[in-house]
Amino acid sequence: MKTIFHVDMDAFFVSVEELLDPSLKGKPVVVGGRPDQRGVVSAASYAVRKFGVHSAMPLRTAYKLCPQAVFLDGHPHRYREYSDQAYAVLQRFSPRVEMASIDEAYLDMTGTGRLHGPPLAAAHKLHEAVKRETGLNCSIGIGASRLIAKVASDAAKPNGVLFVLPGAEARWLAPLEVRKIPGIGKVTEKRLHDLGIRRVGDLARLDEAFLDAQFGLWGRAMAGKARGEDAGSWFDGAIGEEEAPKSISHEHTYDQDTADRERLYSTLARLCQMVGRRLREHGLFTRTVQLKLRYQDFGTITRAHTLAHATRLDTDLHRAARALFDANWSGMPVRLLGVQASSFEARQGQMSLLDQEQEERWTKALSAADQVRDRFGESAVSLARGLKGGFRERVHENPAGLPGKGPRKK
DNA sequence: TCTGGGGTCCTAGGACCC
DNA sequence: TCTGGGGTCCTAGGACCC
Repeated sequence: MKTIFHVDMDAFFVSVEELLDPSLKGKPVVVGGRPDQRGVVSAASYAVRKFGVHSAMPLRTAYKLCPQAVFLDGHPHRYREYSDQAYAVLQRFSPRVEMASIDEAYLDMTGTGRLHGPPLAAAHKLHEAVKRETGLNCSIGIGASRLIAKVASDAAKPNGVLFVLPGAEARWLAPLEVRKIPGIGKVTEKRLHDLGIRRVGDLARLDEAFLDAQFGLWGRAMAGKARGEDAGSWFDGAIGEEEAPKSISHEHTYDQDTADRERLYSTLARLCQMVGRRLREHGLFTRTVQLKLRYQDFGTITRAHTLAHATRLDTDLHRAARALFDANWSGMPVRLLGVQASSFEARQGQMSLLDQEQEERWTKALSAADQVRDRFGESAVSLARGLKGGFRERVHENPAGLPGKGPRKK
């Protein structure tokens, strides 16, 4: 029987902001940007949640609900630092730690009893250590699977510890709303509600043939989850296994929709630079370049192109992205542009010796440019295309610079 | 309500090959 | 000509997560 901890920081971004500026404590605080900006709430303090504000809500909506709230752009680098500090604490409790995102982690605590005591005692020790060394509150869920640990940490919030005893999983889950099961989102919840299924217990009782007919394979997986099982789901698998990224992307939403071709080209160039840079940092070469276009009405298309040879050069990415854009842009005002790289290879595509030498020179030059950007800011170096009318935009775009809370690779 | 940015995984269809 | 079956690669879209 395994013992899994799920450690989840409470209102993480907001809590870090409170440490940086204690006068924020207890106030309604929203991290994510200014209320007149396009964007959504990244984190909401408990005080502002009372007004109905929650994460992923549009900032303008949050403002309407709570105009007196403090709206902050946030400090992504500081969040990273605090996350690293918390990670260092967790590592002392188990060598098998996995950051699932910037503010949550799984620990495999199986067999650590002699060192840390029984699960609840170990969790309290861990909870205290995190508080002492980072100043931050967290909640800890304990279970025999990742799934149970995850759902338990949510139930333990805020600032609590909850242990779901092995064998009691299904009974404990039964009264919870189906939405509490990770993987059941808005759409699946609606479909389940339409079928009269509201609680996890209702889901667990359904027969497999019915679930199969309604949801296919996903139906069986859901039924398994309803009984507290990870088996066969993406939740399954050892904790702490390093995984290489499968895609790298950057996108930008304009403050105001634009049909200015030069401006769009300039954004495209910058996005390709950012993607190329991260490819070089990871030592990866990409074969597939994808363009994302979102129009005024939120209608969104993606168009992909697979290259003959894997690359990590900005110029190659840009050529492909630009061709996709030219072939697919309707000419209507654009709300969002995005560039994604995927289908990674560890080596560059086959090419002649001469091309290879040239590629190496380019990569060196680009890596040097990456470093200059680090020291002097994003606008210090750029592709010729990016330069054209691009400065103003580069300086002022995305002032929050929030990285989001995507999965983190340790 | 007027909807970010960074990811993962899944499905489904078409091209192509044997 | 009236037609299968499997495998792989590629593309597009969508649900979901933080």
